[in-house]
Amino acid sequence: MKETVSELLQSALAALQSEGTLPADQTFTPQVGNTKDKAHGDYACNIALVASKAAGCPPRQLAEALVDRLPESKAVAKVEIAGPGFINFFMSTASAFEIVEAVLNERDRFGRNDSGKGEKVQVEFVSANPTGPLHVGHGRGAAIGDSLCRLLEANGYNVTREFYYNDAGAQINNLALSVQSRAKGLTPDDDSWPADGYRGDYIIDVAKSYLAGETVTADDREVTGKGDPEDMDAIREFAVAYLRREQDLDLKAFGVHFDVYFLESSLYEDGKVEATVKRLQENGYTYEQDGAMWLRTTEFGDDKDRVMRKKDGGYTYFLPDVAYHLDKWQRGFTTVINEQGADHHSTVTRVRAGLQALKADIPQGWPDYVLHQMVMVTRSGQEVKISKRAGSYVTVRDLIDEVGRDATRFFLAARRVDSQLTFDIDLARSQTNENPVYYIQYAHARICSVLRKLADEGVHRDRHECVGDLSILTLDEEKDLANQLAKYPELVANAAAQREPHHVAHYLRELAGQFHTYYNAHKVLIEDTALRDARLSLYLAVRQVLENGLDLLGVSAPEVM
RNA sequence: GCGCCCGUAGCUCAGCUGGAUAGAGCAACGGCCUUCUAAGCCGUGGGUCGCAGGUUCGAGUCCUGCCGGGCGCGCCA
Repeated sequence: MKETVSELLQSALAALQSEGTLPADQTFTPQVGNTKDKAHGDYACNIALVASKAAGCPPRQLAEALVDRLPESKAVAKVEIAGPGFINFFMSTASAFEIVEAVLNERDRFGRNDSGKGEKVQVEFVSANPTGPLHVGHGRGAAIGDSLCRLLEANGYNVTREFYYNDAGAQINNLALSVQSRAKGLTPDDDSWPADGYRGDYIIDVAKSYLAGETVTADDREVTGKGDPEDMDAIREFAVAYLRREQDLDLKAFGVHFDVYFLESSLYEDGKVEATVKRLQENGYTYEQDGAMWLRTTEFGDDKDRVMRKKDGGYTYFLPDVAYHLDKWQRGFTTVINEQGADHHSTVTRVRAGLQALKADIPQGWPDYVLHQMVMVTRSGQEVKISKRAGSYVTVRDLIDEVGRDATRFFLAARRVDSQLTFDIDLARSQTNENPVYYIQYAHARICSVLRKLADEGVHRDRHECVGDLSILTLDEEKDLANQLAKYPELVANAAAQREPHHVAHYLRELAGQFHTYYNAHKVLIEDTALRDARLSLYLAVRQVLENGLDLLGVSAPEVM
């Protein structure tokens, strides 16, 4: 629809160019926008304002010339010039409802497009180390990251979901020590409890399971507890597998799955860290100082140089990070999106700088980052502190258990990533209309309910069947709904391109709102079967788009509520 | 001190790449269930878009400075 308007304008622009009113050596691309005010029609174009300087005449005059040369189209009912020179398009009612048939034909593919052309895209998200259950911050990352993946898939990209973690090193050692201490019956209050030990109760469960010789199976590993509290290696292996399994269960309950689990340790085993060091040295960006090896990241926009190899000979986390991203590049991902908490934002320039220093023909701004701001959790008006070590943080599992998967996912994905998020547990768990996700799901359930009612009356209506003459729909509410449906494909394209999944939530809120208004104002199961059938077609199209949109958020579309 | 993010109605937030009179929800107030699900609908009130400049036909949106909040600024990850 919008394309139709755009084409008409382009044709008018070309006409003016050949007439000499507009310079022929410039290209004018009309921006066709949605209107906020219905008095301004369905679509508006500001090209006359933009091009008035080039035309050398006032915007309104240029607008008139353009409108004069617009080709005839039955899709357009009326064109007006308004304000400083906007061209407003009023679409014909009949054409507005063409979208209904398109939705019902395309079904769950409606809104999807092929612009990604199967290009490989990798999204790395969550990437929690296996030292404890996932917390709310990880939850926000999971909700955003997974929705982003769904959006990219809807745009024709071939998406790989990847989870990166560290199963060796200081933190994991600390974890093993904590489990060992629990296995020996110590508690965090004992004097001999490890200084930075993980104090959470979940460590007790790990220790018990280890001592009992249980076998734990995670998505990417399986380990049997040896039962020996002195065998640190065995404890370490077991604890990692145990907590990975816990995280897997959390993610499964959240409706998120990963294609690849990537181990930091594998970068060492495969010699990729060493190879990276060597390459950086050969390129001349390294130097020794104070017994450490540094990388001259300031050459690539960093505010200070970074240590690669510590005095004690070990590498900093920065180096495997660079090696890891080189590996991503070599795996053929021309687009990589890293979804992380904003508390890690300092790594962005650092990693990009490291990659540039490799001289591997990696584009400067690669990879992309989506950084989400912090999540604060409140309960009874009090902030619940998020502290991994203290073990008193709110976990993803807590939220799912208390407020449900759908509400949790929706809340965590519905806001812009770069604003802080307060997750009010009391509010989110209250089963009232304060939960926007219910509002949207309710619209879907209502439509399903109407269909059931219809079936009770003995009328069978396939949910993909476009029946009836839609041109008999004349109500404003009906046209509004159709227009909203028509916006869905561009929502899918924009939300993905801008990496902003929250738009989906707001779109659905609006669509559901328009449907509820319509539903309350006008009955669909009426005597007049022609009108009934036409309205049902519109209902079914709304249902389909609600379902498609909710799926982008990983939220279910219940048929009964 | 430096860097990044945020500041929009009492509260929680939208505002699509600079467009027309800044929008929703919640809360407040007033209406709507012998009618397809009231987890719904309709109506009313509510604003110096943090402040001050600048850019231009036009700024909540872009630039600069300030104020306020968050996060970073490790040879931790």
